[in-house]
Amino acid sequence: MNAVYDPKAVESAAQAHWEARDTFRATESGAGEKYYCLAMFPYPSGNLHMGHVRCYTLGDVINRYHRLKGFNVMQPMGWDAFGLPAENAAIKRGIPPASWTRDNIDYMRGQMQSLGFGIDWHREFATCDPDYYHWEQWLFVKLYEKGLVYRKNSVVNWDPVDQTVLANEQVENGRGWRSGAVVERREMAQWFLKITDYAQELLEELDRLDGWPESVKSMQRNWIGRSEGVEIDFAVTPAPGVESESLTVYTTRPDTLLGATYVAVASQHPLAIAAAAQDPAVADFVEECKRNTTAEADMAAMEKAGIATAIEVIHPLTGEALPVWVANFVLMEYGSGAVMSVPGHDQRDWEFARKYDIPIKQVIEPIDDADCDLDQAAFTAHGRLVNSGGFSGLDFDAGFDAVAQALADNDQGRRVTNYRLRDWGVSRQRYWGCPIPMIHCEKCGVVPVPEADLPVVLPTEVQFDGVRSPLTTMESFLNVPCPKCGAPARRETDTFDTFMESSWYFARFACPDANAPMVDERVNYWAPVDHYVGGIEHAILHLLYARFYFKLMRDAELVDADEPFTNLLMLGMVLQGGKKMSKSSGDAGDPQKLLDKYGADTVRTAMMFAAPPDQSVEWSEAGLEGALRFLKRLWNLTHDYAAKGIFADLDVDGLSAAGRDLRRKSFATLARADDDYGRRKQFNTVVSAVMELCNNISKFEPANDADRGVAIEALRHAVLVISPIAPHIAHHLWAELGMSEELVGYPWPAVEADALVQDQVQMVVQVNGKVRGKIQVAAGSAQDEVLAQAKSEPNVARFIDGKTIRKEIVVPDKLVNIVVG
RNA sequence: GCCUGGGUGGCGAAAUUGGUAGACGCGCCGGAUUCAAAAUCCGGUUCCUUCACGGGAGUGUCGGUUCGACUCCGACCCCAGGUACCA
Repeated sequence: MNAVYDPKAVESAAQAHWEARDTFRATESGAGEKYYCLAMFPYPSGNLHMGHVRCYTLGDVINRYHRLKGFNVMQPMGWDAFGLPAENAAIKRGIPPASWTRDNIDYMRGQMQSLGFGIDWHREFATCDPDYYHWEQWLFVKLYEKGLVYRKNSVVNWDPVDQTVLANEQVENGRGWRSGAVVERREMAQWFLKITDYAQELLEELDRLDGWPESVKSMQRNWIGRSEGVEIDFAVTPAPGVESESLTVYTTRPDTLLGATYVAVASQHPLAIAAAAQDPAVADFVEECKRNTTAEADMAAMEKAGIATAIEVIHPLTGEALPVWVANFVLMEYGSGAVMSVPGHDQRDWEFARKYDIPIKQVIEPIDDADCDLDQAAFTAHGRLVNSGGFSGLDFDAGFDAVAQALADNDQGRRVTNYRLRDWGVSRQRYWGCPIPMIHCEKCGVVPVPEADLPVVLPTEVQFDGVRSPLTTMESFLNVPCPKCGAPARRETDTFDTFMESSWYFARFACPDANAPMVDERVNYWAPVDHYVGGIEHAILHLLYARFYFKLMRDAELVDADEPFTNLLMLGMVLQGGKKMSKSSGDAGDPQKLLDKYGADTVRTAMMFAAPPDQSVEWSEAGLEGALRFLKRLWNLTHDYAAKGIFADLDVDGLSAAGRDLRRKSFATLARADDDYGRRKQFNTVVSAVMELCNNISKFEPANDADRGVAIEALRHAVLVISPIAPHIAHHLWAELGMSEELVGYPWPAVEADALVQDQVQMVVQVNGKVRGKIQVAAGSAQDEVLAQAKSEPNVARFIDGKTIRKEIVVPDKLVNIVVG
């Protein structure tokens, strides 16, 4: 054995060993219970950043730990290969997105391999492989036939100079990031998936996802946003250009209906358009509203503004005429694009009413002594109805019911369950994505591409002349005979949202070479994913779409399970110099330099040691020296003991007192690490536990051969426990410690209860909750014995002498608190 | 704005069920080794106070519950993630 730790040599030897044995290839016939361990696959941006290192190291730690626990583990890897950055590279540097992406994949695969991740590379694929997206197109057509796909207009960010649609991210302060032109809202026909049909199931199943963090479930619940309310019809007073006779709004507060003093509609609402046709001021306002982005955060941050129209509606209960306003904060996408406004009891309506001098009417009063001054703010809590005719005096629930009933009796309203969740718009006006398998025929309308003609392959030999998708001008792609009538027709040129690819890749990993539609029977061996690891930034969109997609696949009888991910670990962000290191930021730290300088084990250990997984970390090189020092120490300790000979049999009875202490620490470390790895998923404390054990071993002075044996046992525990985190050095030291069996998958040792027994314990003595002394007692001592010893402790006695003892609390083997007055 | 997290020494953090706040590591200080340095090893390291024993304060802020609060409750401040076309 070399006296000096040489990470490069150790790591390449271990990696060669695993590769030669194909250690991480997973099969359905493997021994043990199946365990599907998955980390969110990366976008191939060019090189790994520290966020990737963290995510995939965590995944690998879980993978290797479960192998030690006897599971048949499958850990695959692939590439989320479609997306914007490839197009940007193409536009900027003239490299076709396909070759740019393939080059990135090759480089990043090499980086992952040098990090020693235990991945089954036989399952690798990229989402831009036609063999993969073929099945996405196939399912889309099936869903179209089932009525779960439809086309409707929706708003996009339009760059009038570049003549292209911009992603929200490409809009900076209302301007296109390349052209600098003021972005406009523009309506376009787009494809949608009916995720709202699954809203209730997506909500209910959250209650059964015990392996998910509560915070993520909470975010998804709020995103789905189920609410119980009432739809109310307001009759529209006839006016020039107004076609509709009634205006429907949704409210969760029908109890406040008598306090409605106006109605507000979105700027794209038919009433707004009608009003704009009659009134240039309204037209100007509607035009002004087009110069907002489509991002909800921007909408919420902007100054609330509106304009009155000449149109009026009739209050369904009072018959009173209420003005219709056009307001910039009403979303056309949500509900009916119109809201009733009750400034007395809704803060946003209150502010709007104050700004435009609209009457504020109190119809709710507090039941308790809560503050209620409508000159200061709206009163938004539930309360008792007042100034509401026959409804006055009712509380929230009774008022809700009575108003809903009154509306229903007149056929002017109905109780409804509403969801905040909107259908999933999957069309993107971009080149580098999966082509949407639809054909537009002048005679037949929209016709899906027949199954036999799938996949619609994305042409990869393309030239970017500007920012528009090359597909829109590529005649060889565009022209196609209509599958129905044979007449010349044109292909859809939009591609899918890349969330489509990432919504089912985990299922394909179970059977990456399946020729059956999408997946074959192997999927039901591996799915659902037992442990899914990924960034917290995916807590809502990706995870919700993937859950939805899996249910679509279930309903197409492709998979058996209801939910795709049994356990979920959400990672905090990796920050560097205060900057977010997302997949989209190109300037993220390159771990290659660190790998070259320190080796994979040190980088992995430092990353795991930096913080618990769910916390964000500010990454710096500072921790690397410490991690390397620790691995060197483990190396040197092992070397020292191995040089003096390995003791195969442990003579427990021959141990010195210090030997018994070391053995207790050794097994306590095993137990603690098992709990941290398995239950708590907190790996920084695993590293510190092994550090502590190593400190104990190096301080330990063996008194005899039994003691030397216990040190060897402790070193084996240290090596085994650290092996999921630093697998290469562990692989090497394991052999040095006389272990001939493979470390990967070696059975995790059972904790010997006898080894943990402790005769003496230290107890803390408090007086009035302040620590005044410490006492040594036999473990399990009786309360009065403990109290007597506590009171005789000099510093404790000092604080209780001459005082009346009011209370005595004893927490067995831990603490005594004496309360004096 | 809204939803979800987070805030503990000079720094990264630990404290698992309400029971010794600061384990472990970085950095720094002192020492050993060395011609010298690096590396390594040993000791110290929350702040204030004390020769010392000890004492006081302390987990974003303010308040509450409790024998006892980083932990539970209420209000607030700040930071991060998401906000439907970044992935």
